[in-house]
Amino acid sequence: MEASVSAKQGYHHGDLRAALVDASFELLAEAGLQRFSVAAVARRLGVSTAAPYRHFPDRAHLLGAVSATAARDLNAAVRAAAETAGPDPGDRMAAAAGAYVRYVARTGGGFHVIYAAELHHLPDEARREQTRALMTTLLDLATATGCATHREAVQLVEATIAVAHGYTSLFADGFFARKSTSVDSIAARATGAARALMNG
Amino acid sequence: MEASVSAKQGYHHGDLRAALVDASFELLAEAGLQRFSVAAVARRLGVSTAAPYRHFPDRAHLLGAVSATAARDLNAAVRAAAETAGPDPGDRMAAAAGAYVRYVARTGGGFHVIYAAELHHLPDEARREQTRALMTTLLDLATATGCATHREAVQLVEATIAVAHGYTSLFADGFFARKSTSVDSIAARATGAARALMNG
DNA sequence: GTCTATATCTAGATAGAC
DNA sequence: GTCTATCTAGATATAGAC
Repeated sequence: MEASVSAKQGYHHGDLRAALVDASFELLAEAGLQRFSVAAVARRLGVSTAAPYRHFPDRAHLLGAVSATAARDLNAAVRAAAETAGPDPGDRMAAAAGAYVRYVARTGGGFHVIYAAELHHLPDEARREQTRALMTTLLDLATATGCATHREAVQLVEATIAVAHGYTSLFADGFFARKSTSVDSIAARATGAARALMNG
Repeated sequence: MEASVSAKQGYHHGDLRAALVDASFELLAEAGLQRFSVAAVARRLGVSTAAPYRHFPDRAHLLGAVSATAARDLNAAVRAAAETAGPDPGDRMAAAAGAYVRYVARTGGGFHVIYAAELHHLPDEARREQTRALMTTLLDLATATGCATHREAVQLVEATIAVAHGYTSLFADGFFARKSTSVDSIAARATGAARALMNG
């Protein structure tokens, strides 16, 4: 976060690589993938446009690193929410949906932008691994709610992710009117929807 | 659709404006908003890069026209699905969710790309009107299912759009594995989820 | 490890010919 | 209504100095 120090020139970063990932995430949230550029990230950090290429071979690998970091953070947020929710499996699963929404909203939509992007052509090991880890987390939560079969658990997870993802998309895209659209209110709706999906 | 005639040069279109909208939609579906460009659309139609500017003042207005057309088509698809579903309000609402998914999938994700974009800064009258019309369609369907209050109907619509939008996002982003992921299968899951939301 | 400078490319948009 | 030609701007990525 000391990345935002107003460095003009000749500044020496302690950890430019990490700063690039953070700043990229911010820029994605503010400007979207369309207006994201390596050069803009460099400017934001007060370094030359060449500097990022000392840490990432190209733009795609930088975005890949951002994506992996975001997926790891999201996974952690979901796990923490489930833990906080207590022992009831239904509460835990519903809380996971709320945490998903809350995390993405808190990051200003950066996460959503990343995953809406065509990042699937990258040799992005870290990202795929983190996505799998998130899936495992959710599958465990779903199974605990009493799904009879594995297939049933998978479909509950898919539906829950879909609804959480949908709420965050609509929120990020400005679908909801200004009033009655605090992050908490959207998260609460996602939680309620997740519960309905379990009962349905 | 005759836009894809392999015209090299000096070709005279009957309706370049409409062809531009169609080709833009295709390009968005294939390449995403990030790689969309007016120049690329022109190349696709075999016209000069200057030609589109005879029909649209700038890139944003072209995208706006695409967006409005897509919203109108989606609205029509939803209405048709509800009609086909028969008289039961629950069937009609669930069918709407399925139609949403099916339309977006059929267009290769072009619709999703458009709405995921930051198109909200445009003076896009047509698009806003079409979005409102879709909302009206869905509110009517929701009210018919027996929502006690207007607020309740609004929240049911929001949840249904969220889950449909979520499924299409995940589908477009390649979340689902190759197997068991025909469009119809995803649409069926959205339909089922919509029904669960009504009951929850 | 970062900078300056630069080569290369592509896009958006406009002017004027036909 | 479309084309050719062009201007401007900004991005990716590299080379070589410090």
